[in-house]
Amino acid sequence: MPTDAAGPAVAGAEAVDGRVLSRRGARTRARLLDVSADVFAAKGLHSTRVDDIVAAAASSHGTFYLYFSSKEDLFDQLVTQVSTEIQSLVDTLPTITGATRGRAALRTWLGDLADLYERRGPVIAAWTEAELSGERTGRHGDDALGSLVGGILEQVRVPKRSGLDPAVASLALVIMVERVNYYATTGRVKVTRDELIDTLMEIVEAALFA
Amino acid sequence: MPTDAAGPAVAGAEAVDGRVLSRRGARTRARLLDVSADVFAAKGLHSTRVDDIVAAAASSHGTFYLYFSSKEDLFDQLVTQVSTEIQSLVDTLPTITGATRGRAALRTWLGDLADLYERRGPVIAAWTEAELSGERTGRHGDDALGSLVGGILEQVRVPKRSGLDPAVASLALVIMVERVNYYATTGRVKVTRDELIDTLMEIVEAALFA
Amino acid sequence: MPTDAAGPAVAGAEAVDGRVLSRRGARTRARLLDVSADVFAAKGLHSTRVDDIVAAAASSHGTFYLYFSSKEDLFDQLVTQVSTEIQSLVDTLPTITGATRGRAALRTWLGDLADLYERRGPVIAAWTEAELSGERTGRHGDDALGSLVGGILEQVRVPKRSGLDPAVASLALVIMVERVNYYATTGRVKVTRDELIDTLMEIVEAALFA
Amino acid sequence: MPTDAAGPAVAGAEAVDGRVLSRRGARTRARLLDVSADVFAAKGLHSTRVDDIVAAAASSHGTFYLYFSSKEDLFDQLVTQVSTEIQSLVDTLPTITGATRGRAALRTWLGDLADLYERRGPVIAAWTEAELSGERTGRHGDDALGSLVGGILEQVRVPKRSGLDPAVASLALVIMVERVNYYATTGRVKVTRDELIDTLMEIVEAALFA
DNA sequence: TATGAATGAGATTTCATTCAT
DNA sequence: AATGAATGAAATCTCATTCAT
Repeated sequence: MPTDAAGPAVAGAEAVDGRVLSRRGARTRARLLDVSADVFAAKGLHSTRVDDIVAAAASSHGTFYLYFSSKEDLFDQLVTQVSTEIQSLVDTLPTITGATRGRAALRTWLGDLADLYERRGPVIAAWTEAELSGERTGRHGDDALGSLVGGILEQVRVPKRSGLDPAVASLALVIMVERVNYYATTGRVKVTRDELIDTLMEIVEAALFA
Repeated sequence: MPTDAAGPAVAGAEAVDGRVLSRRGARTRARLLDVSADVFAAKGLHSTRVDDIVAAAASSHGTFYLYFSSKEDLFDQLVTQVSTEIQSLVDTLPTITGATRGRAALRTWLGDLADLYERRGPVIAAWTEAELSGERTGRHGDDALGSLVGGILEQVRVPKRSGLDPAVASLALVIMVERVNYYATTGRVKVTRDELIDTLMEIVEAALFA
Repeated sequence: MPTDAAGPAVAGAEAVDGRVLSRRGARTRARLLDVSADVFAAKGLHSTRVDDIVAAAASSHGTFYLYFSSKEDLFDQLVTQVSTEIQSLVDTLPTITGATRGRAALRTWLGDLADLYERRGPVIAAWTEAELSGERTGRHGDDALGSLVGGILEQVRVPKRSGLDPAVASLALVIMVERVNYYATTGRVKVTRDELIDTLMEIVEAALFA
Repeated sequence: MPTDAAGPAVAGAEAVDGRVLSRRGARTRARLLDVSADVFAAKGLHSTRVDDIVAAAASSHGTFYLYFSSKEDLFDQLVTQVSTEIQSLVDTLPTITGATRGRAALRTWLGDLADLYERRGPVIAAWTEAELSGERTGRHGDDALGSLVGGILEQVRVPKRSGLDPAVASLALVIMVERVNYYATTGRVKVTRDELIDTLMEIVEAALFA
């Protein structure tokens, strides 16, 4: 007569051994994921110890390894979440062909991107750090930028202009948008959301359709 | 009282204890600094062990700590070199006021920047990694970008235009130039030097003087 | 939120991070402290390696640093124990004013001191070694002797006598008692406990009340 | 035609390889010995690095090992000097048999001992530290105390008295004299030379001939 | 004779991961 | 499901001694 104190199973959340998690387990796992983003933000990816994460989550080492096979595994799962969000965003990018066409849509889209960075900036920062360290995050062939650039290149038709390589220009603009958002997130650029978006819009438009 | 059997002193190269180095010592120290840049480039800042550096320099642990008090100390000295070079570059930035004024000078300057990144890209990458890790490199109040942006803001007068915040625009363009060079260096953007510079010129000009 | 699976907490025993220890942890920590006294006795303070201690305690490096932040920290805690015991002993020193007054009490006290040295001689030896090395044990303003002399000076009224400085005489006698016990402990003087105490009594009495 | 810049040989001072030293070599060797005593006094035996010694002597590592086969070798030679002086002193100890017999001679002798400690206290301290560390100084079967006690036991006839073991009493008094001088040397006892000697005389006499 | 750069064995310390409870 | 004590491989750093000049 086993007692089932742990409650009913919860879909979509697995333990390391593949077991489906009870409500309590799923909550613990989610807590570890959530606080780890904050800890990474505060201390950086490499300076973060498993100890820091479990302390912040009021959990324990043993529990940590119940849900994640390694520190890298947890990080991978964090990145997977963000990667998915980035992909969704890319999928909504409007087709931009000419000067005024799609202008409003682009502006909205830049706003969505800013929102994403506001929510996920720290994870993206940690992700970038991992790339710079030369660490392959288990499942992600792409880096944070690559996810954006890849999709965008297909949507934006930069007009041929003397001296302007469309591929490079696209990349340059994406990098700019990405990094400015990133720096805005980390507080290194003091600017309101609207100023940010307006200025980026101006530059992108000028560059594309000068 | 000591005779100078070990060869003449070399200016500007010190051991950890402040002793001025002989030619041989200065050469060893320089070799450690040089190869460490390569090793950092190959393995990333955090994954690089003192072991890796001394092996690459065909030296030993003991020797390493003769010239650098820690791995971080060596990195600081590496960054100091690059930081100085960046500052020199910023000091040569032409004043840019109008459409065609200074156009040629700006182009030359972008070329110099590209050259700097070609030589020092890996160190800058490691520097960026250190910043992302939240590690303060001992002596550098600024980050890699800050060094550039700080000086540039004073030289470039972005014209007021509706919707374009001059400070943000400057930062955005610098970030773009910096990161595109960085990605070009690390081989993630396939582009010739001239295409790179041309495209950046186009964007910068369009943005500034649309 | 955490359940208490690891056993009940034990008062007065802390890990390096301030966590209160479970019974098992407290036992491990105590074992490390206990065996370290033996190892210090056998090899001397400076020749003792953390390796030696954890091997003797059948533990591991990792565990050691769970309870002590460094070898010096462990030694400090060892000294703290003994320092406390010495202080307790000093507090029980009878007031000695005249020839026969307090004679029995003094004898008992000398016996207690001998007992202390029998138990703690090795730690006191290591402590002395640390003092000679010029190392300040973190928390102890006093040296081993100072702990004794300080308290004793207040209890013993050495009569003024021509040529006999009371302060120096007290110190001299304490040093004698302390060191003779110390040498007896380390086996460099072959003498029974009673012979030791009798002889010390004779000398102290003769000196004080000749 | 070899130049003989080093000057004529000096008797009694050898290099490690047995070569007889020139005047210059002998001077260097003596300088190293002299300053090492000061350095040991300042930093303690174990905290003293070869680096500290050669820096204080304005010499070099290479030179050090020209004259001493190891750090321990230098220390041994230092101790040998002091050991010889102690032995000389013991040899002059007057025979003490009764109350007034030899009183003046004993007083003089205590003064000589005080002088010895004034000069050699730091070396004796380092020697004691070595003993506590369990290190055998190469050539010295005895410790600093043993050198004194051994000779003294033969010269002093402590009268049999109930409760006073002659051997223990001798040792106790020697320890006392030795340690009080030692503490006076290291500045832990503030007392003039004469007060020191007077007080020790009083105690020794009272104890021996009460 | 003197120098000081170079060495490497060995010490301390960290921390991701495992395991007994 | 949760705990936290225990582990040990791997990293950093020290310093007595050797060696080329």
